[in-house]
Amino acid sequence: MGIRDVAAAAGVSITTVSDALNGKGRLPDTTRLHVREVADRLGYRPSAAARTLRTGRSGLLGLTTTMRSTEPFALTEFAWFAELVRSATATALDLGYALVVLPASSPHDVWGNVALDGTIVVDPTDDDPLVHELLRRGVPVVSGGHPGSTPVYGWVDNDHVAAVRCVLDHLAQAGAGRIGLLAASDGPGASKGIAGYRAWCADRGVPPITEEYEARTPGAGRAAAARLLDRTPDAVFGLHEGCAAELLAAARARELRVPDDLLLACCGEGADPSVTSLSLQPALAGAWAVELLVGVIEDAGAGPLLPAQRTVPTRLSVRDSSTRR
Amino acid sequence: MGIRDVAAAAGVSITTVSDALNGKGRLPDTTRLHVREVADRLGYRPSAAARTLRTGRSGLLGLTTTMRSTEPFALTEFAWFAELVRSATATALDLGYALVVLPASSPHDVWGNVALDGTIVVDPTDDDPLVHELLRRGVPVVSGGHPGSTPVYGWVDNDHVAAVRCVLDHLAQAGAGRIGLLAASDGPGASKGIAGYRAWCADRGVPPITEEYEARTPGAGRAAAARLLDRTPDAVFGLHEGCAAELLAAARARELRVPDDLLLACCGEGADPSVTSLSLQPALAGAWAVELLVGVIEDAGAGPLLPAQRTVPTRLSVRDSSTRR
DNA sequence: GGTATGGGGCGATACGTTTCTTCGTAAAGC
DNA sequence: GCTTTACGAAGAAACGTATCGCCCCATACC
Repeated sequence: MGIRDVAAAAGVSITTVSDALNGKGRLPDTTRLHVREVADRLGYRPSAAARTLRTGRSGLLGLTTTMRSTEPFALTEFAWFAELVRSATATALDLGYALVVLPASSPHDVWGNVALDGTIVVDPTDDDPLVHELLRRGVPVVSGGHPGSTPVYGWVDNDHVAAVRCVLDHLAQAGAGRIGLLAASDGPGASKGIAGYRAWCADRGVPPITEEYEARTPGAGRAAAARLLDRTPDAVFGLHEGCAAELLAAARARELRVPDDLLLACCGEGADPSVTSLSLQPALAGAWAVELLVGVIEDAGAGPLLPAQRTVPTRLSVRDSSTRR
Repeated sequence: MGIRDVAAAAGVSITTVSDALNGKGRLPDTTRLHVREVADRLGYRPSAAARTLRTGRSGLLGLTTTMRSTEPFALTEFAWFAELVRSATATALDLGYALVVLPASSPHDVWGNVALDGTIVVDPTDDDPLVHELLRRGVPVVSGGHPGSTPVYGWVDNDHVAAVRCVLDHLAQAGAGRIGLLAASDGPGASKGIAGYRAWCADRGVPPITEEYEARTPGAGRAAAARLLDRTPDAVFGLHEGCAAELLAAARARELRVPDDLLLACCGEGADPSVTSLSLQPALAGAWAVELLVGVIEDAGAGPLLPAQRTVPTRLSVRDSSTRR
């Protein structure tokens, strides 16, 4: 069932079969059709491994993110990551690639056993060792989230500062005077978001009210939400997915009504349809990261046709939780 | 940077390098260590493509499902599928494999360009052509959901009939007399679920009240939910993810209070924490499917050590929506 | 002294493609 | 009639690994 068998059955050489099936070389249509017909009849499928070995291209893209647990996706940002993966997968397929989700580290050396044409690294650490290893091997890397000092071929990211300002402006316009911030210090874009919040407060001359917690510590979010409400804000902004539930629970415990006594807005994909949410649009991030990466792969050598960096817009969905009646 | 360079640098043959790195052959530890040290120093990584070509094993598993749209995942069951994929990915990695999510059909021939050691097909159609093609190529296939007449190496599935009975019993015990069923006729396990419902009704001697819709048609769910409530049930069971939202909206439109006027239960992963939900436990399904598949791959030739079929248990989470006050 | 025995190591082949180069032949140009 | 051009097709060399079988050299044994 190799190309050899097809060649023999069609009465031509291996070269001719390869050319006929790949649309290369200069062959009369008669030969091309004949070879294709024979190949179809034999049910011939070229070996992906052999092709990869010969051409150096596997048609496979890697996607990884820093793992907080043994799970391949971090639970705190599950919806965000799931949507990013979904979109990246779809885009990759459109462009003729398949996507493999891999952990940054694993008991088995999965990275060594898979031939990757390129990799998307979501939220790389500063000077990410994985990225360096991939680049050393000649695998193009595009990062989701600003790569810091890690040298990559391109990246996509939200404008976290602008996004935070947008939400804060909205809350202020809805009547908030003391806006608190709840942030997971190990969440993606956390430092950017917090900095944006502080800058906004400084601009307005109001004191910042922030509480942070470690998302990986169970119960930390709940405790931080309680601490934040103890500081009597009249509006709160949850910087990370999952904050909404914690804040709502804390408000209920204090018999604070939302939005009457407390305005609420939260980052995330709006799992709760009553909570004003700022979507980071992970679908766009995933799709654009793949497009960037494929551009790099296919223009290898040539200058970058696509910009090496794209800013993913955010979208604010105003719901009941931040609308004064 | 091939194995040749390592051999030259270490002053040994290619064979010795291969044996030393793979722990095969009979070499003194001194040689083994020396070779490994040299390989590390050179930063040598064996070519996955070459290894795959030689050994016939890629360490890659495919995962596919029948696509209703151009998207790789169907939106109506997104949470279910996302969780299944997440769990399957994690399990595969634990066992030393990577997972590739592929659509059943695609503009590019992705299936031909990826070397797969095995494939999980979620909800195959009867006599699925993709499954037959894979089996013809010698790729083991395990299915998620009963494979019907399609010959596969194994499968995992819920006991849909028992699950439906469990929910209906719960609703009846909570006081329901006229229980309606809302089902997506093109959803997974739909026919099984509907059959289970009808059987349960027959057992009890009550007339079935069912409405079906096509999940792929926008607005169909909403309309079907309305039709169902027109038939004045005092409890409804939504057989598919997303039914909950439709039914809640329809109830609100009729000023029916849940659970006072209408008991509600729904399949799904419980996105709405107030709705009684029957989880199909996609995480278990994904993990078990991978375990089954890897078992088949690694015991190729030997008899199946693991059972070829596993039934995934369901879990009923009783919430407010089906609890009479 | 001859021959088992076993440790240590290497040569060569196969995996199945793609592609570079070459080759023959027939038509066309002068 | 001889050279150019174009066409159609094939030969053969990679790509980088794993592995079968073989060889060589000590040491030990009878």
